[in-house]
Amino acid sequence: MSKPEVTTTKLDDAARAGWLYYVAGNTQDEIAAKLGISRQSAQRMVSLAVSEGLVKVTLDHPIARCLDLAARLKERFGLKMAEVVPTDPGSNSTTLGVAEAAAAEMTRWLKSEAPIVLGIGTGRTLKAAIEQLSPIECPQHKVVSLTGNISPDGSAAYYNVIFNIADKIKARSFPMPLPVIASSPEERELLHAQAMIRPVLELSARANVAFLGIGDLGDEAPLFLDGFISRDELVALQRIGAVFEIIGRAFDRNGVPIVGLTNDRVASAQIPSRETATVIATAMGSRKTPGIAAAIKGNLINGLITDEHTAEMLLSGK
Amino acid sequence: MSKPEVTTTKLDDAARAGWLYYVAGNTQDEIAAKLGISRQSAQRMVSLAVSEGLVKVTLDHPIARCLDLAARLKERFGLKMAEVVPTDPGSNSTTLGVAEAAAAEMTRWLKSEAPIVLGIGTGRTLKAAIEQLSPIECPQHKVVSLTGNISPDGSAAYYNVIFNIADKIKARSFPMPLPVIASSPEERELLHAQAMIRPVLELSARANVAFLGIGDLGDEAPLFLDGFISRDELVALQRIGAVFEIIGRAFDRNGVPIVGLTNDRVASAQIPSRETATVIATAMGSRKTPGIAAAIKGNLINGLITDEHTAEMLLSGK
DNA sequence: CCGTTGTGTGAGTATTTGCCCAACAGACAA
DNA sequence: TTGTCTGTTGGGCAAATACTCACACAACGG
Repeated sequence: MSKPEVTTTKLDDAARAGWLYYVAGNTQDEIAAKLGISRQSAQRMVSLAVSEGLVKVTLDHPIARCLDLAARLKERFGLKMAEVVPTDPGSNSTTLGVAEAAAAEMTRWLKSEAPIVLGIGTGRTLKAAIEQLSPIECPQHKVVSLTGNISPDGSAAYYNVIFNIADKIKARSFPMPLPVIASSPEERELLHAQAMIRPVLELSARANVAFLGIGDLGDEAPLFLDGFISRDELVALQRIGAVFEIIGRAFDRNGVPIVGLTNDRVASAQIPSRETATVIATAMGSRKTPGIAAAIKGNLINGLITDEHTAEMLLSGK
Repeated sequence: MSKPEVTTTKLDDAARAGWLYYVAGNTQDEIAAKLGISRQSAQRMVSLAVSEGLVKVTLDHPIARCLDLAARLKERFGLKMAEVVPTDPGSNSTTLGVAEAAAAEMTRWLKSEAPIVLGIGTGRTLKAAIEQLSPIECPQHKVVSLTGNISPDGSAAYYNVIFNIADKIKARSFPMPLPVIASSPEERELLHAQAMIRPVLELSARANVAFLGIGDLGDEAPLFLDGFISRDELVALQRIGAVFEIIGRAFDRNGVPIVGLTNDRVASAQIPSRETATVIATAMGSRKTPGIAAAIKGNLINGLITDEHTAEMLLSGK
């Protein structure tokens, strides 16, 4: 009893310090005096509050340029939704900003009273987005993973985020206890036929909204880095013209699925229908730009969360 | 054309600087370098973004103590909703925290798809709350003022906030072009009978939710300070046992309306029904505590947004 | 034309903050 | 008991930030 109490008290104190700092506008010295601790401790509390994600900063000024780019993306590519966040010129992070924006967009969906089915892909961007997500209770919704969650080595795939999100939002979750890429087409069929998998696949087809990452298939392809495909397989995909993958499935520069190769063994669900669902890709960065462009061209997605620079590249026809 | 563009650009830049600072985590030096301005200018941009309210900080840790107090308030006083924010021990602000919380609660209501009627009172706390409100477009809703918006000197009452909120949320607004307190009971009847006033009064009775301030009737009563009642009138109210007012109407320590005196001339609408509407008071501070307690006792409100210290006072029976 | 006023700028400076480090307390095994 | 490990504390200091001031410049009115 004392153990959990201590932990809650600690985060409580951190929240209180954070509140005094950010909302009440106290300096750390004042907080220290008020809470009867040293300034350093106050500083630690505040920074704990920040690092624990208790403190959320949002900017609600619509930066004209970003809005404009978003509107042009929607117009030009016939997207249902588009969101553009500012680019930090110096940073080479591939999630900075889009993660926050994706979390905000998810929250908007989750706020819905009516039960929705939320499809979720995988990848670093989504992982970062989920981390930004504020816990909200929405037991009415269902979250379904669109990819397997087993790494080639048998461990849980690190960038599979279904558990994280389900935990945050207290919704029923439907993971896919499968490898991302099966060892053979036959094995994939076998796996998909399993009694515990079929309902998940069916649910994924009924998703109202899906958030997906886009992975490039360059020499540093995440799919390769994470060990889902071998270098030989990657090279073979590149040779045949694959430029990006979504939930493990490779596509060419026109957004047309690659025939054969690893695609025959990808155990992921299908991307939900763009007719009935909002399929949102969250991706930014020059490495992913060709992939995003291709995904749009192939009508694989109808929503996009990206940054200014990427948006410009996409619009310039690049 | 160039003029508005300049202004938007300025806030845009401020937002961008704020974004780089708070979201991207740059230092002001880095921002200065990236935007090609001096560090001081970068600092100015960031602080502009803050002071313009572009930057919103929220803490989403449920501070156990506050939750507990809120639950006890609801339980003890049979409230539909209660929210308790931390107290800043050193500050004597009467809005710090509750303004933000009230804005958040308003936002929750406004997010509703179904059209709602939002009644709004007056006062410093509400004014501060509206300033915290993020602009959202909700043309489906209606906002109705529960009090007149004319000062005794004929100017628009400063703490009447109906215009501010209508502007922020782009909803249809229904102000009451009336003095807060008429010069005689007869004049009040006459005013209320006007063709442009009657629909507003009817609308106010149909409010789904109302946000009200609670004004104390001590020697520094806001109603007196703002010139709506004279010192003699205030003293008379105090003599007869009035301890607080809501939208100009005075009540005693049991929440029972004062009979006669200024109450005969108060031109405000009735407080919406506690049966059909959520009537939320936003108030904190020791000066207002007796008034809050009385408002609860008299069943004038069924929702409360206050701070820790006030919540404790209320619960201690004080 | 000149003064006034308001706005924006950079320099300088005081305050505030982030972080490293040494000290220290409690847990636990030897 | 002692040593060690882990986690927490506060001092000190460099970096970062907020604020004040003087000045430049454009707009405005006399």
